[in-house]
Amino acid sequence: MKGVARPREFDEDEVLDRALTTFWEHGYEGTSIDDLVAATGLGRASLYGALGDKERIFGRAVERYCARMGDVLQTVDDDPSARAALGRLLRMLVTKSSPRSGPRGCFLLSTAVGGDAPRAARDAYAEYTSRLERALIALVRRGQESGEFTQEVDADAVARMLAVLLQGIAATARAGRAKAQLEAAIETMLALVARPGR
Amino acid sequence: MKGVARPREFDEDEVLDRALTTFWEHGYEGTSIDDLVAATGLGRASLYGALGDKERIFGRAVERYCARMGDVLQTVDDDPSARAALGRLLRMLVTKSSPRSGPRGCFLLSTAVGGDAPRAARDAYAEYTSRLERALIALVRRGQESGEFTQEVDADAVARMLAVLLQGIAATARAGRAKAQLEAAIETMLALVARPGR
DNA sequence: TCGATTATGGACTGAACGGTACATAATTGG
DNA sequence: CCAATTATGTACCGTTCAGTCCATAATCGA
Repeated sequence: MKGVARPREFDEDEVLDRALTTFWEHGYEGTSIDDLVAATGLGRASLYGALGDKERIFGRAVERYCARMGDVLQTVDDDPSARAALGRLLRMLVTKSSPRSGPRGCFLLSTAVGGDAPRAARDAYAEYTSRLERALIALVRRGQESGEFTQEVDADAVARMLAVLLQGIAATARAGRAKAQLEAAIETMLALVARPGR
Repeated sequence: MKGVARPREFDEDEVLDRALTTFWEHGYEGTSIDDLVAATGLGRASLYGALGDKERIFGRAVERYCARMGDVLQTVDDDPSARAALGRLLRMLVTKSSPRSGPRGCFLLSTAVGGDAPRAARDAYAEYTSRLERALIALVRRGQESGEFTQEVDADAVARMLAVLLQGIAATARAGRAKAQLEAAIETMLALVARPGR
């Protein structure tokens, strides 16, 4: 009864990745539909047909980025040592912020901090930072209880300060700061909150 | 011999302030000439005649912002106590990042980290962060020599880490974080690098 | 009061924008 | 091989963009 449709000539996830990269590099307003057409290789009509209008494409790209970053926070609880877990989390975020190729920094930060991005960007950024902060709070509490971290300052305060530092990492990475300097910053911070021999 | 021209009906600095606020709130691409016309109250022709095209207006706004921020870094050397000076600098930057009214965060960070801003923005941001970093390095060195700061970590590394944290302050302020939480973050950091009783 | 000069307001221009319409191509069940 | 359905490419639409033009207004020396 029902006919069979012509199949798509592209992989949706791949297209979404290219769209994400383009939005990440040039921002929401700095990316035109023609830019997306050029980056994905699709035709205009196919782009609209498959992913919707510009704001919807952007929302899908946000979702995809969030899915990527969600995996990072998952690995925190694996390590029995809170210090090692914190170090691993911080180093992983630095590595993600300054890849060998591709846009630097944090997509959500860059779009939310910049000009007029759709609400989806700010909402996703707020939720991401909230999750990051909660993970850090749990981690620092664990480190204080185990004696790995200095107990002279409030655990939650230290965790929130770490969350702020990580926003700075993403921002400076975006601005082109060398990866080595970002690493130095987090190692210095680690030395301050969790001195090995104490 | 020479005739006398019709006088301007506006104050150039005031117009520049309004333009700066508009760019700060909506970004470079998110601000149209009509937005600037509405914000300044000037006519199109007057705007172009007095300040030049969009990129030039933006450049002037950047200059004006830099002039404002330059004053902040000047006050660092006044205080004989390095700890007090650092505390004052950090608190001042937090206050500037979360004003009672007007755009939040750092204008240069927001434009440089976001999408496609003119090169003037990125250059000014790079110079600003460089100046901030040098001021922090001098300050932390002074604090270590006087014994006010912990000497267990390298002074320059601590200073650079502080610079990164301040970028995070500006970014999270922009994202709407309450001023009290930003203050808590820097007080926590101060407690870590410069414990009063040590 | 006239003339030289600059400021102002409004209309205008060509280009780029986001989004759509439509004809055509590709697919498989019948 | 036809019908039904979706994908694709192209041309197109109305809007907004940055920037310009031009007629007019305002100023003060001569």
